[in-house]
Amino acid sequence: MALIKAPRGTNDVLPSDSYKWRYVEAVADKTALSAGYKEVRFPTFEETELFARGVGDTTDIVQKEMYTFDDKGGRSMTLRPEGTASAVRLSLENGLLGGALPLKLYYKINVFRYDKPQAGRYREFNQFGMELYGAQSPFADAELIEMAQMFLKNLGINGVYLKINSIGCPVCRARYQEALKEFFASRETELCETCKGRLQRNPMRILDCKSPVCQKIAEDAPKITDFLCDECETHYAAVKNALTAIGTKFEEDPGLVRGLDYYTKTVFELIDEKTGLAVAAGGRYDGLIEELGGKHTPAVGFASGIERLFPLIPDFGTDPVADIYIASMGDNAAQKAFTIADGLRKNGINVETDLMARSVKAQMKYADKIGARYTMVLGDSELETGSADLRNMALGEASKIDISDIEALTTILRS
RNA sequence: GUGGGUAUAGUUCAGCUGGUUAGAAUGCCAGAUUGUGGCUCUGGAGGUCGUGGGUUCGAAUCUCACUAUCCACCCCA
Repeated sequence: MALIKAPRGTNDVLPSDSYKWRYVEAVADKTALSAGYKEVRFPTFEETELFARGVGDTTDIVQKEMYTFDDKGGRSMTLRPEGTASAVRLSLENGLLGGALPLKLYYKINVFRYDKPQAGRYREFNQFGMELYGAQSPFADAELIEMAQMFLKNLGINGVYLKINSIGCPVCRARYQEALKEFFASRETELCETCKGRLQRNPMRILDCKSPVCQKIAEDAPKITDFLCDECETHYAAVKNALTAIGTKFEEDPGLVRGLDYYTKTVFELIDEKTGLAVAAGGRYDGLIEELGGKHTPAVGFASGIERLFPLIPDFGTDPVADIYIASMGDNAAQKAFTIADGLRKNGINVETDLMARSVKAQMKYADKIGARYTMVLGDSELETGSADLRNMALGEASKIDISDIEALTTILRS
């Protein structure tokens, strides 16, 4: 029988690595909670319409990367390709925007994109995201950027720089897009095939094109920052001031556009210097909540791809090891070992015992492999005398202990 | 979606221009005067050589297709 393998672009988390995930998740919780953001959990799949409207029909994500299927009731469902649309849906459906504002949420989710897998890119990957609804203040933008940076800093990550831009509001962006169309239309024949298609649909994406030719042309293109309306201009300046005031360095990139349609005003990315990959990205999306059926509500958020963070994290801490391994010989001793283990576990001690009726030597080897701090061997003589050698594995030294005194043993193992 | 590389034990790999029972290291299990870890030694289990065709007396080795995987592009977290 051929083995069934994990689907392409997915990853298993093995016993030897799971503690790393717990570490990152704990740092995510701590970071978000430190600024009053509360965790939310929402379904892995949603009605397809939510993403079509929320993420944007013209985006690559919706056009070709979604895992969409009909359920048995004939409804079109989609495995979430991102978290923002669901977070907004959750907030609207449960009336959270009618409560205390601003509404501050965060999530740790797996997301799905039918993309060709590659280094740092998977079909199922994990995101940590934070969302802030109801605040139109530039300090809200700055706080989210600060949160994203603090998350990375709390993970011990260095070598990441911040890029920011403003893509304006619907009013000034429309004017800008007209200007862009005019500009690129004048040089249409030079553009790459993809960009010729982008020209009418979404000219701002041309700025993002990696083709050297398009990049060269884009250098002379009009800059969004020259088209911002007064409000957007003032807002952008205030965001930059807020960042500067807390000592945050940033690089302004007029070509930073982002791949989702819902962004307005501020957009930003945190880029890993080594790989050039974005490890966190986000921005303001003042129109999204209304687009999904709510009242017009300003909003800002970011998401960070966990898998991309892993190679950058210097220290994940360690997995807990057994405080003690209790070896045994024979059924009577095994029963006693099991009883002692149970007593110690009820006191919060991490204990393992023999479950394979192996030789003492084999049990000791196992205790060594799992990194047990202490070992103890129970046999007929220990059952008779009621005492056993408690062996410190690192030092190789042993001391006598009373095997019926669980509390005394607990005290030693806690130290 | 486009282009390129790779595919042999759990893992990392060797296997020359096709030749008989496919190897190493490591890991796993067991043993070394029989109740004790780390070092050493010995033994054992473990592979339809990615899948399916083709060439050949004979294919892990040559060829084609498919699949998977890695890298680059595109795009993105």
